[in-house]
Amino acid sequence: MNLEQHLSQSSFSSDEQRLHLHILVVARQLGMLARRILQPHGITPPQYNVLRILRGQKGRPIAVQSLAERMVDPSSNTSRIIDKLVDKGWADRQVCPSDRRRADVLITKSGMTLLAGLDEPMSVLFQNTMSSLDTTQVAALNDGLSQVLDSTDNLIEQQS
Amino acid sequence: MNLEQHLSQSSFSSDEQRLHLHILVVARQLGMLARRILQPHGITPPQYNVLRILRGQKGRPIAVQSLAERMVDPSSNTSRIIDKLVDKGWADRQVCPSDRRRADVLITKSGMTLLAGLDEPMSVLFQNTMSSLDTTQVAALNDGLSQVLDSTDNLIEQQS
DNA sequence: CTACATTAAATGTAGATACATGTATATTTA
DNA sequence: TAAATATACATGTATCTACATTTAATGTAG
Repeated sequence: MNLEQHLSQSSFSSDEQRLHLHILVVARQLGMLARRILQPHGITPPQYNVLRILRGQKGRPIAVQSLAERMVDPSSNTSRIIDKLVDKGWADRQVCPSDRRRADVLITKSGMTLLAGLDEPMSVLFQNTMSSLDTTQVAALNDGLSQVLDSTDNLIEQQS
Repeated sequence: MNLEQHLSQSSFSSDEQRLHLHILVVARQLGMLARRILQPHGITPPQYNVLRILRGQKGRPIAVQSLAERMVDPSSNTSRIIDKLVDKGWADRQVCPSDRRRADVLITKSGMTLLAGLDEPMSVLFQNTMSSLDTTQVAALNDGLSQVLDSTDNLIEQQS
């Protein structure tokens, strides 16, 4: 089912607009699939995203702001996402001794166990969704999207 | 600024995972840019999406369900999005005479005027965000994403 | 050292979203 | 044709999000 069938639209005003919509629709589908894997474990995609960043810290505590910068969706309310993770025992938060405004966040053993169980289904998802692409295509898509990312960065910083 | 810098991450476990994140991050940025254009006009991206579908109907009324099928984000609560459009005078809704369960939705003159003013800034946005890509790359990205869309469609229908 | 500005995070709030349920109408089946 | 089922849309509700404000701690200028 191509994009035209997906949106019941016979054509688009330009290939650029078609690409724009392609990106939005595919992102939406990828998000939906991820949510279905995560939901039975009681974790949402942004929470999963934070937890993975915490694991990547390999024991070093990280501030809320630095977490926000590394998230796929940086506008998510990181404080309250951490609240949820702490409530469920997957993360630990404590006041930073050297700067008491800051909060040091760490993943717990229980959080590590949760992630360990999610690693396989999530990486299977990545493989499945991209399985029809050959290596060259994956590289071309990464390159192209990297260029688009640059353009959007420029446009966003112009405005702020 | 590439994806690694964006997410403050030195590497990814596979090119497929990198592509997955690329799609999510770029979609997020495109959405943010669209929102900034639409916001001063008091319209949100899903509302804009619905209004464009209504205009595409060229006067033929459309049912709520058909609208939902054609939206970029079909899980949006289409009824309540239409509520908003009707409240602001951009759309008109009335009970379908031949099937009174259905609601016929139409764009109003005022909605047409709003869209007319948004056409240029939005198409400039499409061009700007894709400006660094040449025609071949745009085609390659559309093709690749079309394949990914197929894969996600298959995965989604397997589950339901 | 005091007053002011800046920073880090938490909280308040309105509105949006996801998901379940309700309500009215239409269709099917016995 | 009456009862059961299905369909189309609206509504309820908890949660989530975006954006503004607040609180507390630190930095800085006079």
